[in-house]
Amino acid sequence: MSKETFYITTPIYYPSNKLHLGNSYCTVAADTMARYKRLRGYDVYFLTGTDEHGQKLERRAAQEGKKPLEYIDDIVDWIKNLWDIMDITHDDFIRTTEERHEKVVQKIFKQLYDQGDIYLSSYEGWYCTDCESFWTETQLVEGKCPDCHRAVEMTSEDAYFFRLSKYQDWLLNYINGNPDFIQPKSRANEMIKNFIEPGLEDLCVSRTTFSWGIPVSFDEEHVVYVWIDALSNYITALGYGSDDDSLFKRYWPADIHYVGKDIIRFHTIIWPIMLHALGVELPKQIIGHGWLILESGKMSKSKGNVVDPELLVNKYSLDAVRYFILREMPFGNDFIFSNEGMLRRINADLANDLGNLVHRTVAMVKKYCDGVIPNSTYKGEHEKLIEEVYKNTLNTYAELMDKMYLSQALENVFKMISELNRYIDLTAPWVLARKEEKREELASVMYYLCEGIRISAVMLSPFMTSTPQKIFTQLGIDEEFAKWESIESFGSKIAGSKVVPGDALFPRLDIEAELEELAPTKKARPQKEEITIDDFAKLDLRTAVVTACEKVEKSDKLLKLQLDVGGATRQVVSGIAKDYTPEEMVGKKVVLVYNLKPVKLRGVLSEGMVLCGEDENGKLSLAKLYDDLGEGCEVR
RNA sequence: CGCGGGGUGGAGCAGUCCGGUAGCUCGUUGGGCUCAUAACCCAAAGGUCAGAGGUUCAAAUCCUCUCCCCGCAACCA
Repeated sequence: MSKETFYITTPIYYPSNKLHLGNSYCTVAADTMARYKRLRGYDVYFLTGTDEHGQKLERRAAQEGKKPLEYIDDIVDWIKNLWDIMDITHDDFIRTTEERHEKVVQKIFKQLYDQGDIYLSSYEGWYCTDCESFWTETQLVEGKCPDCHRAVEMTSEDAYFFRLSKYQDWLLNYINGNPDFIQPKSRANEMIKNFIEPGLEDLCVSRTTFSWGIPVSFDEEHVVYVWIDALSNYITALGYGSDDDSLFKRYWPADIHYVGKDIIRFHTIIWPIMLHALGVELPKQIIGHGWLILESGKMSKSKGNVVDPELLVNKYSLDAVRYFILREMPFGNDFIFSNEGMLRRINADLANDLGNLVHRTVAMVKKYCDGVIPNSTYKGEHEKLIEEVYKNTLNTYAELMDKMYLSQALENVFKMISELNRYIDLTAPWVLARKEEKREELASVMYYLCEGIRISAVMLSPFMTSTPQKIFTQLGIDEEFAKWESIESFGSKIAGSKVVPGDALFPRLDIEAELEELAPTKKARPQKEEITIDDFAKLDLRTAVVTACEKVEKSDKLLKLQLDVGGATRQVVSGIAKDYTPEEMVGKKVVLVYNLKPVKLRGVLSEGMVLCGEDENGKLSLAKLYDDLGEGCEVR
């Protein structure tokens, strides 16, 4: 009897940096879904991995004086370790540098070429020989190179193109005919409106300018460029196009590709077209999630505001961290992370509601029933209510989980936990315990509590990896009662189990104290490469005064400054509009890099650079001399 | 007019597609209880739903305009 299969994937991460909590969210969410489907009896396959090609990695490795793979191996090890820490239950981890992947990508590329979906053409553009770079028509400034302001020529570089345009109507039809294909729905509209309806351009799928990639098998000058390489991982990992494609036959098409909203475009346009061209079935659903961002903006290495998942796990436990991010991330939208929000959530939901409920229940069973979960022989209105709550929760939970509305599913489970707390107050077991004639009622209350807790724990088991087990241990019940079948109806045979009081599941946190500990410590920035006095002497720094200033049109950050440099004048464009208004700039004394090569910024000539300090939040402050020396003085 | 997301009690959000008493969590205040992790339960205060017009018997919800915030893109010399 073959079980129904469920195949879910995360994006393959680009190992140019270590991952942060935002990346972890995506993988944890997919893991939760995989665990849920396993709980429901599906034959699950869960894939994650890394995307290891491209110029950026080639360069980054070179910077560190390493071979690309050497550099990448270290980071990949780190990532795998992180997934271990997060208890990720992936079935496979694919790396695009593995032979099983590369060989098949070459094969796919060749097939698409042979059938005419990929063709050799040239990448046309305006080429600046000095800068060795291509520019599009719109990037040019007055018809000249925006970088060095020299003449450009129309040149072309050979490249292979994927005929997206050919499939555009088909894709539009498909998306319209399969409303659940792209989730959330607003994304589908966005894709159609922004990309498909205006017309798809053929996609450049090879490069000759760098070599860290999969060579095009029939034209070794070229390497396969990003999308055909990366997207294919979802099928190469299953052995598509290899000698053993049993996994592919078993699990494809994927049930869910879980991806960030930034790459939903590639997964809903390029990927379906690729598969269609190859004659392969399409994945059932692409779900785009939002970002986990900070008050100070999007998480990024350069801002130094990344949240380290490992640190949080060590401090507050894995289950707390998993719970928090899964509970807070709304479906398809961004979520603003804050330490305080996290600590409050952990305290309120996990320590106070769930942890304390388990604790007080076990304590009462111990105290009133000799530590043995009693049988229930009494059913009053409160017990009926609990059964009602159970029924609603279970149904809603399953419904929400099937749609991968994880946050809402959790919310629901905690509503039930809250009801159980309320149930204790309504029935007041400590009062019942004083009256012999209330023995039966008391027994039922204990039973209903334990059963309710057990059911909650099972529903939480996809989200949390150790807490449900701890709960079962405290209730003294075994694996049998952790199965989905065991919660399909209320009233399992847990009576007779001996409870085992244990430690608090989630100790209450002192928010003030924790916040202090988490407060960002200023880390010394690494020193740049050492320079000599001769290197420094190349700089020609001079004092200047701003004589006129205006905003550069259509730009958020740029101001155009006219400077008096003592006998000379200069026009400088500076990215300080966020911190300085044109009015207040006039008359300001500044320090100018006088011998910087002129460039055009947003079409405006800039002949130098004004020195500024910048703090970790990006706030700028102009450099000035303590005492006024007048204009045109040397600064060193 | 580059693309997109958003502005709802102190904070974070739901509700907007399919108009009809403004809801949830946290926080605050008061009360209850003692089985429990100063936890749990009950109650209260607190919002002209960014603003202005319009449609309607009725608008947070539909239409028009304006303002503000945040991403991306542009781009920080």
